[in-house]
Amino acid sequence: MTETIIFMGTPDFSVPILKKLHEKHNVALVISQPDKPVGRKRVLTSPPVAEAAKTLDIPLFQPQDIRHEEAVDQIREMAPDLIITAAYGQILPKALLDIPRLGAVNVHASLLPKHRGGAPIHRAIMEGDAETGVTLMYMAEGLDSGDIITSVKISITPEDDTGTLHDRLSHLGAELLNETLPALLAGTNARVPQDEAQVTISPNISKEDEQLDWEDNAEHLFNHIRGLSPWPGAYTEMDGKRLKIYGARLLEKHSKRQPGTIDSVTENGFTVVAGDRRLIEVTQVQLAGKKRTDASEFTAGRQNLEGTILGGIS
RNA sequence: CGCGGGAUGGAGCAGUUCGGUAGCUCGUCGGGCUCAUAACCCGGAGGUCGGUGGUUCAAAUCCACCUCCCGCAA
Repeated sequence: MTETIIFMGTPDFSVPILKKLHEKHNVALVISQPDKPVGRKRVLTSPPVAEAAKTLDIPLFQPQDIRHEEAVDQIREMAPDLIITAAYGQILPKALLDIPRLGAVNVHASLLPKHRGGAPIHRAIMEGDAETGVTLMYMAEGLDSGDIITSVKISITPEDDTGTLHDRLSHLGAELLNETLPALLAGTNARVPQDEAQVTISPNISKEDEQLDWEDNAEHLFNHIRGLSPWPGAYTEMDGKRLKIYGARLLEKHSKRQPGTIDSVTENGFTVVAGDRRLIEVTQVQLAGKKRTDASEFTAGRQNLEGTILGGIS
């Protein structure tokens, strides 16, 4: 293979895809988001893909703004045959999309045209979807709107959370790209426009999205919690402090108490009343300033939890 | 110097305001009850109270500095 390929990606999701691609093909350049100060100490940290590029000894480019003329020129000089992106994090300008002879292809973690946008995995779970997948597509000017090359479907189980789905989809995406690449390079692949009538948008998760509304029904709350686990975490409020909930289960029990009330302490944690009066058992939590723990341990150190009302932060 | 919470037997917490016997829930070990049990009852082991220095007759507690962990913000 002598084709020159440029890979663009940023978070963990993209790393397996890059590695798989690197095994069989000539990845001439990796483009990732710039290093950013992270955490309380504001340590300048490279994104996972940038780290991977260093390990694999692939040239790395981290432009502040990919739309900038200088960045585009730099890429043009390399005369890439193909650009592959996976969760890069910046919108590519048309001038850039037009450079590679074989086009610019994106690996997206949903069954397009469903869940266009930055948080397809989170929102697939939060919305209670029964299935999701990865889609390989050509990039167009609009957000995740290009023609579809191929896709793979998987089902979402009640045990899945964003963490497990993320890993599965990431590796699935790596495989799908690997299998499809020969056809792409030969120009024999399929190319089907998206059905605009089926489009849904899944924007990045906002602070507001993370907060639990106990008036919501139990199933929604359950999906909400696992859709935001292990990152960034759904939260509520207890005694004026933020309480993140990372793990929960749906129970077949009900209570007459007001939504948001802790109904009882159980072996695995505690139960909370949802808007439809159905109970949710919370199994993993983290209180502000504390470490993430199993809810059973959380309850061990506290008395009189029963009857406590969890609230929203308005 | 962005804001804030925290470090106490194996786990999770109280005690710190106002210095004076190391406390609670769970786990663990032993015994009992029971057809039986992760249930219940009785008993035991296990802690240099994050570190260093200071004040004091006396410090988990007051003062100073340090290390580590976490929430928010970015």
